[in-house]
Order: sequence, then C-alpha cells, then structure tokens
Amino acid sequence: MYSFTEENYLKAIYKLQEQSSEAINTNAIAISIQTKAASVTDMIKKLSEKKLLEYEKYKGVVLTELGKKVAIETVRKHRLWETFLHNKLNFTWDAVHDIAEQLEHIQSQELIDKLDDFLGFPSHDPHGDPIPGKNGEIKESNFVILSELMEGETGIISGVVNHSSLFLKHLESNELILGKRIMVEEVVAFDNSFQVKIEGKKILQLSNEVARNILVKKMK
Amino acid sequence: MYSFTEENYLKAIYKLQEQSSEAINTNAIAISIQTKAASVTDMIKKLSEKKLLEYEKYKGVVLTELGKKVAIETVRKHRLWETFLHNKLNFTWDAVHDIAEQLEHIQSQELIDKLDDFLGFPSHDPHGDPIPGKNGEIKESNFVILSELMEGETGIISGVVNHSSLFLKHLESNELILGKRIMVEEVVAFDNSFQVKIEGKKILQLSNEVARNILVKKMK
DNA sequence: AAATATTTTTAGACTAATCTAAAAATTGTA
DNA sequence: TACAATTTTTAGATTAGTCTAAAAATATTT
Ligand SMILES: [Mn+2]
Ligand SMILES: [Mn+2]
Ligand SMILES: [Mn+2]
Ligand SMILES: [Mn+2]
Repeated sequence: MYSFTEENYLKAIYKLQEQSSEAINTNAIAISIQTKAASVTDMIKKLSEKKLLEYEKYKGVVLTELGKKVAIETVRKHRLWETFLHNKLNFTWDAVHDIAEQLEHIQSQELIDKLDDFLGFPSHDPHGDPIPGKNGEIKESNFVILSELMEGETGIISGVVNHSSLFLKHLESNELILGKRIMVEEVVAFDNSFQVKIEGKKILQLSNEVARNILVKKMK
Repeated sequence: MYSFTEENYLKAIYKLQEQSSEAINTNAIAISIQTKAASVTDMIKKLSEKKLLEYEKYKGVVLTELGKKVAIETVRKHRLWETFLHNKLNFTWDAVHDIAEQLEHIQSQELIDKLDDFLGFPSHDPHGDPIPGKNGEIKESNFVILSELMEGETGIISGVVNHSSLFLKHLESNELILGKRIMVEEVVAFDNSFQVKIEGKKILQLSNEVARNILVKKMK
C-alpha cells in the first residue's frame, strides 16, 4: 500500500509530533530521517497529495488521521518484530532495532495479527515501549525517570529514554534490565549521581546521565 | 549487500538453471520474473559487471559461483521463512509463499542463523522442498512422483511439483498433506487416473494430472 | 525598519529499475 | 542460400527517491 520510504517518513513525523505539539518543520524531519531538506520538501508534497498529512509551504506539516493511522501501524509492526527477535530468537535488546527497521515494512495484515497472537499479545517491546493494539490504541505508561525517585524509594525498571545501542549495552552489563527492582539508597548532592541497590544484592553508582535515561514504575 | 531486485533475478536464474543445463536466455528470465526482455538485458549486464553471472550477448547467461551462492542463500532464507510461517504462525501451506517472497530479502546473517536454530534446523519447507544449509549444501531428496507408483505400492507424501495456491488448497481439502501414507489401489487404464487409499481410511480418485504433481517417498 | 542569518523551496541532475518502439542478430524454413 | 519469424539488444522515456546549488521566504539582530 505505502512504500518503505513513505512509511519511514510518516513514522518519523509521528514521533516528532509526539514531542512538540506544533507543526513539524522540514529540517527536523531531515535530521531525524538522515536526509537533506530538499528531499523532505519533495516527499511531504507527495504525502500531502496522498492526504497523509497537511502541508502549508514554509509552515511545516501535521499528520492527518490517515497519516497517523499508518504511522501507528508501522510502530506496531516495529515493536512486535522487536519483541519476536528478543523473546523468541534471543537477540539482545540492543540488537533488535536495526533488524526491526527492515521487518516493519513487510506488507501483510494477517502476518502481523498472527505474530501478535504467537507472542501472546505483548503490551510492551523489549525497551519498555508500548505496542499499539490492532485498532491503534496505545496504553499510557505511568513510568517515571529514575532520577525523580527520592532516597529510599523503589521502582521496577520498565523502560529507557535513550535507545542507543551503547546505552543499552551499558545497562545490560550492569544487570540493569527490564523487570529488576531498584532502590535508591542515596542521591549524592555533589554531582546528583545515584547510589542504588538492585534486587537486594548489588550496589551500584549511577551517574545522573544514566539515571535520567532509565524509566521505572514507582512502588509505594 | 545485493538489492531486492538483484536477489530476485539471481534466484530466478538459479531455478531455471536447475532444470535446463544450458545457458539461460533472456526471454525465459523475463517470463519467470514477469518483466520485459529489455529490462532483463539491462539487469543481466549489471549482474555481469558485478561478477554474479557470465553473459555473452545473444547467448544467454550462466551464474558464477558467487551468483549461485547468493541465489542459494536467498532460497535458504525463503524456505526458512516459509517454515516459520507454517510451523509457528499456523499459516496454511498455500499462504506462505507470497509473504516469504518479501521476508527473504531481509538483510541479516544473524537473523537467519537464529531463525534456523529456533525452527530446529529443519531439512524441508512446508512444500517438501529441501532447505539449503548454512554453507549452501542441499540434500538430495529421493522422492518420486506418485504417478510412478505401481498398483499395491505405498508412499509417504513428501512434496509437490506444482506449487500453485490452487493446487495446494485442493490437496489440503482432500487430506493430501505432507507425511500422510498413501497406497495405490488401482491405476485406471482408461484415463491413467489413480485410486488411492490414505492412511488406511479414505479412498480417493486422483486424476493423472494430480498424481503427476505429488511427490512421495516410496516405501518397500 | 533595515540588515543579516537561517530555513525552506525550486531547479536541475543522478541512480535504479522499469517500459515501449525500433534496430540488429539469430534461428527456422522454403 | 535466401527469406521470414523470432529473439535480443539498443535508444530514449518514465518514476521514485535522492542530491547540490541557487533563489526565495521567514526569523533574528541591530
Ligand atoms: Mn526500535
Ligand atoms: Mn523498541
Ligand atoms: Mn515458496
Ligand atoms: Mn516452498
């Protein structure tokens, strides 16, 4: 139905729209998709003709309902494939994204429905991101960033803000993986670093940079 | 490494080469790949420059070792994905081919290795075709077509010659599926049709056309 | 408000893959 | 062997997606 490239543009614009509330400008898309502004102008004209977004010259773009639907379907496919790669094929969580970037463009509604079923209708992908449902519904997560926890508070690691391979590998090598319980023992006033305890055992020192990129579900 | 289109050409030429032993001519490729002869000429020039095949003007093409390797890898990917779709996602055997045509072009050696492992290193795909190994080895099957069996002989259904969706659906609706034991009760002299018994129960009348398109492993 | 800087669009070109129509080569037949 | 039929190649166009360089519009400073 829509090309590889069209789906990638829609997904990129959708993700930018999630953060900004204003119309998305050409440059932002160019940076996000690693291409040139001139190419973006060409493509958004085309997407606009196909009623996937609204485009006003020099004013940026906003996805239509149709465009948003296609974007969310692509995100759904991406996250289901990531889950498959991690849960069934034993890929580490830092390796799944690049392959899912390819798999998300396979065209077959039945394939995605059956994959979803096979995976047991997972709610979140290996990075803790919610997987949109068949009808596009996205469950809100009530996760907070670890650096918001007070001394003595506990959370379950539930996601990441930074998705870079480097960061994910760093977390994994320190047993900071999804589902682990983590308790803040001390917030060091000097550099805002965090001393934490993982599952009653290991004590770790986390830089503020790291603490700001881990999402936890707060326990009371 | 190689584009979607290049892989499709190599696979098509490989399959034609399996049957003919002579150089493969332009028209045969055009028909097999559903394109025009002029397009084929352009593409084989390109594949020749990339050392994937040897091309002599007006004389057709022969794959090089490299070209054959890429073709076999593509066949391997195709058949592993078909097996995944059938065995894990419960697609019927007539539905797997079209989706595998897309999946076979996903680029990741690690993905294929892990998929192979996940499936338990299957030797044959859902249509009974052998799955090439990681190093390109293809096991010979000693299957014969059902119409070669004599009255009283028994075979295990092990593959199909015709891969069309129509034929596969027809077989399935008659319980003629891989693994079933089938015994030839009578070969009707008039039209060379076959009266067969499946697994000790059902008796079926198969046209010669059908019998010529079923592969069986002969039992003694 | 004018000048300057930045962003966006346009113009024109390029690549991969395809097509149609015409020319050239090969094959089959009288 | 010559003529006709078929196959293959070439020439020139097209489409999707991309790029660079230049022009136009918008935003920021003075
Ligand atoms: Mn991802
Ligand atoms: Mn993810
Ligand atoms: Mn197939
Ligand atoms: Mn098959």
